[in-house]
Amino acid sequence: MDYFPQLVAERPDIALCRASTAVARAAEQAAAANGVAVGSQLVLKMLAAVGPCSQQVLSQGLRVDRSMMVGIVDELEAAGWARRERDPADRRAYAVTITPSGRKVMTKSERTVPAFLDETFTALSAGERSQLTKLLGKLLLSE
Amino acid sequence: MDYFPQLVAERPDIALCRASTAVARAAEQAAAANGVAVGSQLVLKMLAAVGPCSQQVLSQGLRVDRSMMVGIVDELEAAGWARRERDPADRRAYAVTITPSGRKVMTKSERTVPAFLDETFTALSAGERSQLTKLLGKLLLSE
DNA sequence: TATTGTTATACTCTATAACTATA
DNA sequence: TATAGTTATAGAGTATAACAATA
Repeated sequence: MDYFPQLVAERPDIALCRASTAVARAAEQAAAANGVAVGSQLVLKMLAAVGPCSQQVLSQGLRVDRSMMVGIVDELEAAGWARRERDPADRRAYAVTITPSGRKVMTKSERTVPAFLDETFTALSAGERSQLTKLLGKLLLSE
Repeated sequence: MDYFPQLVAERPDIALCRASTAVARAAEQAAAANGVAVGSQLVLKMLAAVGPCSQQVLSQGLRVDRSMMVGIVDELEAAGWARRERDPADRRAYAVTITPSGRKVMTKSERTVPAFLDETFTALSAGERSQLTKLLGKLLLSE
């Protein structure tokens, strides 16, 4: 049951991976409780924020391979949460568009995020949590 | 190329996952340059620190499933870096034991860890890095 | 020639369950 | 009955390459 202590103390890279798997599992569970997968939720969030865009733009913005974005948009379309419209300016690309029902689901599931974060990061105070967010942001933007 | 910014700012859980995959890839590359996989390196490190122990203890200490520990110890044995000896007190269990050559490889690859961490976490100052380590430690020990 | 969406393939990781030998 | 090690299988995630339609 006990961690080999030097693992966490000496290897922030390993600690990052271990924390990630635990947190990802919790996120998937929390999203599933709203009937949405995490990937779909993020696509809806991005569509609502930036408006209709191509699968290419979605996959780059969310760091998901475009071949996986196909399946996510398939699911969104099947659920009636988004539509593939044609981009008149470039007929190779779709203009993926969020529907009113998609917006509703997105808003509803977004409301559960703070509680999920509170529970998942309960070991950290509010200050520590924003510290963590800031550090991870720095790390990611340097990639 | 650009991140959807709200992803990192509002979802520390997602930021954690993204950072983890990038860092894990870097760790695997760095370890491979020493001819060792990350998993093997950690097992060697734990064996060197705590002495001979069973695969069960190793898998619990390193948070790896015992069915995956089989393959790791197989590789260590094939490379001559560890031996499966019988635990006289419990003949179900092995006493996995590091060999002198295993200790040598471990020491050599441990020496490259600081440089790898410096490079991977180059976006963070020394203070920020230890902050991150501390925060992740808190998070993991609360699991 | 390059790009968008799509499909297929392969490879890794993880989860799970069964089996053996020992306790 | 419970545990240690092992094996097999199935699922998720990722990486890659190829292809058709379009630029």
